[in-house]
Amino acid sequence: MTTDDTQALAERLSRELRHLVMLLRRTTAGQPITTQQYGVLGSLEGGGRRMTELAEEHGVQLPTMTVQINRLEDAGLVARAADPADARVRTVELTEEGRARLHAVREARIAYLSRQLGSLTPEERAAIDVALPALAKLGRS
Amino acid sequence: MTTDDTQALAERLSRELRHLVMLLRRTTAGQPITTQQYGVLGSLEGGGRRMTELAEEHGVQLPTMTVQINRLEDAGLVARAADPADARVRTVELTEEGRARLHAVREARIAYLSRQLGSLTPEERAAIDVALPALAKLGRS
DNA sequence: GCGAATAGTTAGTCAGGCTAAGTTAGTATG
DNA sequence: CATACTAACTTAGCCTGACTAACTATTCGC
Repeated sequence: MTTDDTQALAERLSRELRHLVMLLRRTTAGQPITTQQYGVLGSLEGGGRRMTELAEEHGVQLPTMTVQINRLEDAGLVARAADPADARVRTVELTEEGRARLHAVREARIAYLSRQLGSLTPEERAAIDVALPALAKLGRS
Repeated sequence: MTTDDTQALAERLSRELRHLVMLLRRTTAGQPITTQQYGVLGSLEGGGRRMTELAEEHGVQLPTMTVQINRLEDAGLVARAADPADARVRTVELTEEGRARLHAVREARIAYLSRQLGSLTPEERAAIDVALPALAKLGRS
């Protein structure tokens, strides 16, 4: 693939990114939590995390994450706790309700995307299957 | 591809969508206009459009587009005009400055994505190349 | 010509992002 | 050990971008 080809691919990808954002918005439309909240709950699935970690993982500043966690805490989906080793640190973990909500939303999202994928040809699904790891690498460098 | 495969693909796609949104955010970070403004300017490149068209094309309600266009107009990047055939309709078109801004931002975005794509292997770029049309179909049905 | 429909705008609310500044706790140094 | 610095969060204030409800102005149908 030549430099020109890469440039042309970048142009097409640039045009498609907005479309994918709209797809994501529809994926979450009408659900009880927002896309961002869903993402944060997902980060907590493996156990408690500290605020700084969450902010970094989601590419936002710490104050932004504070507000997010405040809302999730108000909604009863997460709980803050203290770190016994360092009193400055606050850890965040899923409540039972948060875990249930996460799973419900995940199933709804996957069902929606499955329906969308189902309207493609098998070849198109295979193409997405092959491309996903490459897309995952983009922007991580 | 079986139903189970489609389900598994939907799960992976679901996980990647958030990542792609973060990629898009980085693509526009530090640029003189926001992602949404860039998208609207892009819609105007082929000539004037009416408010309703713009709102539909971008998947937002009319009041949202009104605010967007207000800001772009304040910034001197677009101009509103009347439709001679129907006095209710307002058309929006690019100013010279808007067109220049659009092209500058487009180049910067493409340059950023080209760099990102450049760090992939040729096979990975080819995979994305093949998958883009399929991704474009998703959510349009 | 009058009622209904259409095109936009205005007003009010909320989520989600930022920076700057404040608070509290740990760390390092003389 | 006191003082200064750094680190981890939170608070406050601002902006964009989304929504619905309500308003204005125009067109269309009969």
